[in-house]
Amino acid sequence: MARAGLTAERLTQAAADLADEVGVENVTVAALARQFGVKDASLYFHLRNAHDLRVRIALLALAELADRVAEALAGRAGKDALVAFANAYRDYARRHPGRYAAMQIDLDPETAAASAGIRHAEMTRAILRGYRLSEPDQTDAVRMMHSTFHGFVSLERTGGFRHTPRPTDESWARALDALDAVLSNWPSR
Amino acid sequence: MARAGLTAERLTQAAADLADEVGVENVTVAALARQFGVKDASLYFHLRNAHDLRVRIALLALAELADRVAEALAGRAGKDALVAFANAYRDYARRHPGRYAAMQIDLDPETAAASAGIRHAEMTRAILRGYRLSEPDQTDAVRMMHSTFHGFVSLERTGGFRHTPRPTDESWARALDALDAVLSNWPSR
DNA sequence: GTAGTAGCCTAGCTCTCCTAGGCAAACGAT
DNA sequence: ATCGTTTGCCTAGGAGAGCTAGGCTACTAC
Repeated sequence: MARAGLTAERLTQAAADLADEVGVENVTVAALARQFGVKDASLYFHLRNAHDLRVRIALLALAELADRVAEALAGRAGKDALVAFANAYRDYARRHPGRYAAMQIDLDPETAAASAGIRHAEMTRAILRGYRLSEPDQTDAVRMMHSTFHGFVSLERTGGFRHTPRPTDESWARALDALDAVLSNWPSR
Repeated sequence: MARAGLTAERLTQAAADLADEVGVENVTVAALARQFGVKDASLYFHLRNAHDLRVRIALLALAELADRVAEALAGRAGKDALVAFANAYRDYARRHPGRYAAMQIDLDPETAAASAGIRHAEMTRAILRGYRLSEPDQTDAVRMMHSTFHGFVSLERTGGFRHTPRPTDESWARALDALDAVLSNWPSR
């Protein structure tokens, strides 16, 4: 019998692709094993359990997204950087709905600390250099930006905007204009 | 044998409470049946399937949230209304994490159209009357507001803000200030 | 009081998750 | 080359979830 050559990395990659196709909630150990022509029990040699598999997808997605954003951000500043960041973020979420959804699962603190989530925070702060905000305004602004991006993408995906005909691309562009405006003139106390 | 007196409504209510305690993903037909001292098969007389149960929780939550928001909004206008809406929204999400999570599941279009989601959209538009925005700016502003609220609450819940010590209440207040500022001076083209 | 329906039951299937223990392929050392 | 040793996948099987089919019993209407 030839071996399938499984590794945690290959499994995670395949699981992430599967998530994009059928949704994270349908990423099961059994389905993944089937894709490799292997019995489900065999995967437990490489994975702790089903939850572990989903966490791995989340970490993969966080790292991938951080890469895309870093690339988009290179050499840009100010509103240009803001828009590039935002579009890279939204693009990734739309191209990889399953990966994006996986990113939303609760990571326990130490896993989260070791994840690429930290890079996101750093890059978001980098954007704000163009807007000259000091603490604690900077943190507040980072949180608002992230909220807007995540909220918009998430509502768009679950169909929260469907009841109005207005193209979401337009609303997205205006939201970025609005963010730029408010960051340029942050209402500090 | 005495009957348990099950109805779809009672089941949904109990399921929603269960969701708040253990998370939507752990709301199972079997667990719900156990709470009523009944066999799981019995619930299929009142529910189509497990997904149907979750949809019912989502619809219940949407209606409840719309009620809270409507109450909070009564007699207020302008920034006052904005803050009241936002706080009612965030409060509900924090008090009822399971219900809130259930609200995020994809509803098929006709179910969504019949849901209280519509009331949310109407109330959000009502707030904007204080800011004198006309279409399509109004739709864009509604979408941005909703994105900010949902994004913030959702990130707060999944621990997305944990890596910075700044109290989230402060950031929330500043985000509302920022929203008020940008709505007061919406950057239309 | 009896017919009919509504409400809950048991039995049983499929699927997923996961553990324990077995066997064979790959590999390093002699 | 061959002989352990490790590594990788296997079979077997149990627990629990989802769901269906069909049976029995408590109410309800007449």
